[in-house]
Amino acid sequence: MNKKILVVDDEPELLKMIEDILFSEGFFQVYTAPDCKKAMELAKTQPVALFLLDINLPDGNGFMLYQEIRKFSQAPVIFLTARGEPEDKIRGLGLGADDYIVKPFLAKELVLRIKALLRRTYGTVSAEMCFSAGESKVDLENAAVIKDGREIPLRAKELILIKKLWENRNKIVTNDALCMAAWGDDYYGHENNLMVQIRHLREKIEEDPSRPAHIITLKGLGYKLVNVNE
Amino acid sequence: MNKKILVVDDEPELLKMIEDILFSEGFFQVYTAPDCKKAMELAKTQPVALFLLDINLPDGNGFMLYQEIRKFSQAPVIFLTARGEPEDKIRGLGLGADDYIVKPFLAKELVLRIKALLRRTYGTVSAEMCFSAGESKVDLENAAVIKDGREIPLRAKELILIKKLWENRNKIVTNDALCMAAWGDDYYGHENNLMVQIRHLREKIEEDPSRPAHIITLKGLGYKLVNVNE
DNA sequence: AAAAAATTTAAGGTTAAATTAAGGATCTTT
DNA sequence: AAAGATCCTTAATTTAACCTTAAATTTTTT
Repeated sequence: MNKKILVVDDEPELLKMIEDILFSEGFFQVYTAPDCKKAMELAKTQPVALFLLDINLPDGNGFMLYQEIRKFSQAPVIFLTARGEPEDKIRGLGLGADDYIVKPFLAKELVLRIKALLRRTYGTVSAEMCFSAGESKVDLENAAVIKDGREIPLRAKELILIKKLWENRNKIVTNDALCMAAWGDDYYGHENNLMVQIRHLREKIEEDPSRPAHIITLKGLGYKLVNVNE
Repeated sequence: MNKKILVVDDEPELLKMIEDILFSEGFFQVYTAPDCKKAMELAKTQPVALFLLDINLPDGNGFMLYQEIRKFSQAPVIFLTARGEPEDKIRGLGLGADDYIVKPFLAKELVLRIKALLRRTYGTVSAEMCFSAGESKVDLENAAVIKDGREIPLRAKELILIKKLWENRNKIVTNDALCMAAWGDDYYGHENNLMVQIRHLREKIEEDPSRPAHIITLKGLGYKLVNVNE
């Protein structure tokens, strides 16, 4: 799972309920907001994968909020609405929203719709192919790092290594394990090669490649990818 | 447009109505079937981009049909249902269906839902059969590039390849994926052929074909279409 | 302070991709 | 059915990106 979901609704009980439902389904990163203002703050600072927006909000409406969000995010949006009239539905969908759910709804319906949308949008509900490392964003699917707004391509070996590190983030990965991932089980070349590749990765990802904050060395043990977030 | 849609419903008037709605929206390839048997025949012989399935059919039900379809197609499915009970909706969505529409529905709602799903699934709907790449404009529908006011025709293979790249713009497309798109799953010709075709495309699209700004190479990974806009 | 481990840089080798041109297909026209 | 044009594929060569190696340097550990 591991996809951040932002829920905006002014009913605290409903908010809590949705949070519980999603948590029990493995969506551990659920953010909630009671109004547009709070929602925008969160949306701008967090990489949200999906939005659940109530249409009636104390300081505006979901449609307005939707248009604000679209200015910086392409993530799918589901509207929550107490009204069930076709006109409303279309108004939401016409804007480009991806779905809507009429209150009251069944827990299962909510979960299934969210999963369906995440699957459609990101190809999968689980495996995360993007992460941020401080200022940089790493896109494993597209073999690219975005740093200072610039897109720097990753090369084949670099991609294999950073993938391995990401899969084992916050854990030590031995030099052997990294070499095996990149060069196969029967690699006995100079281990120094690995260090050169690590250097290249650091140059692309780290602020200061010589003082790495993400790909850290554990002398005699291996490397570890830290301070990274989905 | 150019996306084939298969509609399965046993009410001939509804079938006709949907066909008309979609045709007027530019979906020129709409197939209709009154029952499961006919639907399967069509589904197996035609490359369908989206399915609209009624739940009640004379020789079975939409859910059954859905499971049959899923055996060979990943295209999105929208259920049409006269019943509005949550259980039914979930049953449909639980299977993996992407949406459902409760009859009676508004023409506009149908169209918007179809477009939303096509956009999600294929990254693009109809209108995006044209795009610009710097100075050049590529018209996929008419298989032509407009460069310096001149219209340069695209050839068959070139068209397939640029389409594939456009559908996956800003993403890596492996050489394998490109070869498969152009020459089928069982192509064992010289892979160099692909590069020749890429060269031709670059000559037609790029300012300086030897320093491509749009069709870029990711050595060992594939090609990527970048800096393009609808 | 010496030894060990990791870093760093740049040059050389390797391999994937680019390039060019010619020979086959295929489609059109007569 | 033959000629001509267009398009596609193959092949041989060149280019350039990438990977590896090595040697000098720095950092960490003993």
